[in-house]
Amino acid sequence: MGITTKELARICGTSRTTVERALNGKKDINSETKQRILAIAKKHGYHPDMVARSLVKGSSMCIGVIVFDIRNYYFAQLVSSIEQEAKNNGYTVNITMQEKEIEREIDLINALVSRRIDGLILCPVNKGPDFEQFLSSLPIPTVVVSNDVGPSIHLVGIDERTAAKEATDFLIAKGYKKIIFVCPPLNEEVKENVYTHAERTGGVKESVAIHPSCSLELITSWNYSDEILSLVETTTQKTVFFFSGDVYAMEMLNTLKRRGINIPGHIGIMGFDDTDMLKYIQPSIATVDTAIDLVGKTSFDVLLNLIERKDVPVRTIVDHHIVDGESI
Amino acid sequence: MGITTKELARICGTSRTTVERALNGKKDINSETKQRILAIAKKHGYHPDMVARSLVKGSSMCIGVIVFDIRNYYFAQLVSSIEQEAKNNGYTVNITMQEKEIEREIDLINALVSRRIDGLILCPVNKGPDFEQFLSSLPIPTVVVSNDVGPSIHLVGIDERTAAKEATDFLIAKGYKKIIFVCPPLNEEVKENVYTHAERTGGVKESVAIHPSCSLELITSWNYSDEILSLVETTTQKTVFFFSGDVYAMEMLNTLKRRGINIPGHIGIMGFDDTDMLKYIQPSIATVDTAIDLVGKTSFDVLLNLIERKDVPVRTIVDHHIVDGESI
DNA sequence: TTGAAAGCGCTAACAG
DNA sequence: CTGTTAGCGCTTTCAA
Repeated sequence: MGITTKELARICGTSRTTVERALNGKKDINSETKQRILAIAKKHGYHPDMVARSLVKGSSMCIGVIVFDIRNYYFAQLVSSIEQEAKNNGYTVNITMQEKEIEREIDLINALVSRRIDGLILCPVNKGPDFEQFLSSLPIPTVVVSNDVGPSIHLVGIDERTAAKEATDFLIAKGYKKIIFVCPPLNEEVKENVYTHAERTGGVKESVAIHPSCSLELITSWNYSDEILSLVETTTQKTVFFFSGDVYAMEMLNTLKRRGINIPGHIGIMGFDDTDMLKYIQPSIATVDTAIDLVGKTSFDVLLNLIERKDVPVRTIVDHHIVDGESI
Repeated sequence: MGITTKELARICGTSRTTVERALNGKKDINSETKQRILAIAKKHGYHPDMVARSLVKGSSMCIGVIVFDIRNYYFAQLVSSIEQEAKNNGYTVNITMQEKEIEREIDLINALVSRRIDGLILCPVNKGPDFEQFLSSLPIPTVVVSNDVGPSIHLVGIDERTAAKEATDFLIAKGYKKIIFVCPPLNEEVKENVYTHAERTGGVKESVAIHPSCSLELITSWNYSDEILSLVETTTQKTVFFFSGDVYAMEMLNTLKRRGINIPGHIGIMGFDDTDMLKYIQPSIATVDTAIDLVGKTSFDVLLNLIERKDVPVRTIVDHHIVDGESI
């Protein structure tokens, strides 16, 4: 590493304390010695050793972020906005992907805690009271994004249920009689934390329930393409496939186009999340804007408040928006 | 934080040294005391404090990664594969985005070095001998991806020039007489490190030079859409727009489709990088597979070798592939 | 087989 | 205004 305060003190012919006072802009120092020390420090390219500082301060100015995978465009955007906000506040970001491996998640969290991160932003794949208890017992605060783990853990996200309900209302208002909600993640409901998707499903159901002339079907298979294709062939009714994520919608749109099926015809398509990626797709896909950037920024802000021991409500819900598109 | 070795020693009634011997699987310890210590450590949920360990070992088992922005899908993929490989080798990743801000890049590197990262993977926006000198003078090794900064800095990437040349040959073989290479980043050539794009441009030129019946035009404006549209209207010759990046190709394809221009007709489109995102686009876009995942994985491997003071060639070039598509 | 002591680079009392 | 001292939690000689 570079030069240390000890060395600097030797060169300046002062004590380390004085050097520290100069470097950290403390009071109680002669401005001449201060200038002299700063000049010498600069000349020798002094940089404080953050590791040593962390050790004594107990704070590292670094947060941990754990998400599924940043190849998933949703998380790329999320992490990007978290990192920007963190950087603006002098924090760095240690990012880890758990790839939905339930067993590894806890190890990864422990590893990050060992590294003395000051806080954790997490999109959890685990769930349940044991996991909630585990997170609560950590020596640092945690903020979860989207996937709730319980009332004691701070959450940042949108009102998924209402968003899905409004989106479905919107589709019904457009004249769709048959709603097919496609939500493959729900398939993992037993073992994984799929709170977000369960909420979305709930919202869709709520909407359909108050529209007796409409019917709902749920597809939770990862092999949704085949199911959808056979439905498309047999249906003449005005039907919309509402996907619990933009990528599923994009993939399906692709498949349908290849089969020569025109969108929108009697078949409509809607996505969820409003990832940046959608702008490259034609026809433009209707979706729900889940305010990814704002959620990212806000989750850091909430975490920072927790780190600084300020009071923050345990739920922070930001606004969503229905985004119309050519696909419906 | 959790329990320390000091506490553990007190509880076990031994010295810290003995505790450490048990925990770190050292020789010279009675296997009974070892078992006893391990049991107690487990019971109290002991985790080593990596910060303290870093301070004394001088190594943090953490690397730094600096890229433009992971919203850029190329970097999302790259960082994802770096992180996976790092994790597999017991390293964590501190990721920072410099958003092409030339002035901040050096500060961000210094900040990471202060945090005692063991090595750095960088997609640099700076260039030139001063920057090369700066990187060389760091106390840790650096690997740059794609954008070369000079012969003393390790580089991992593909042979951009040859790849571009082969791609152009490929286009010419398909019957295109007029090649328009669209490379907006080149616009920043004076201030930014655009090595990758300059090489690609060079490769295209080389190819056209040996095909006298073909002509080349270069577009380096960020406002390439308008230029292309007017070219499309006036051209009757078989023309291909070859983009120095998939996103530009995707964007243009979108614009052309909206204008009702059929691709491929007398107009063809080709991209560069083969990002995962392309699979959602129709017609499928021809591109150059720049082996993003392999480059990511390899750049970590090279860095790890450097960290471990092993010999590594200063250039590591992995294979590229031309990817055919419906867009040409 | 075990323990005592020093030190990584920095900060934070407390004296002078 | 400046210096001395102790300590963060861990590793690493060197003795016992």
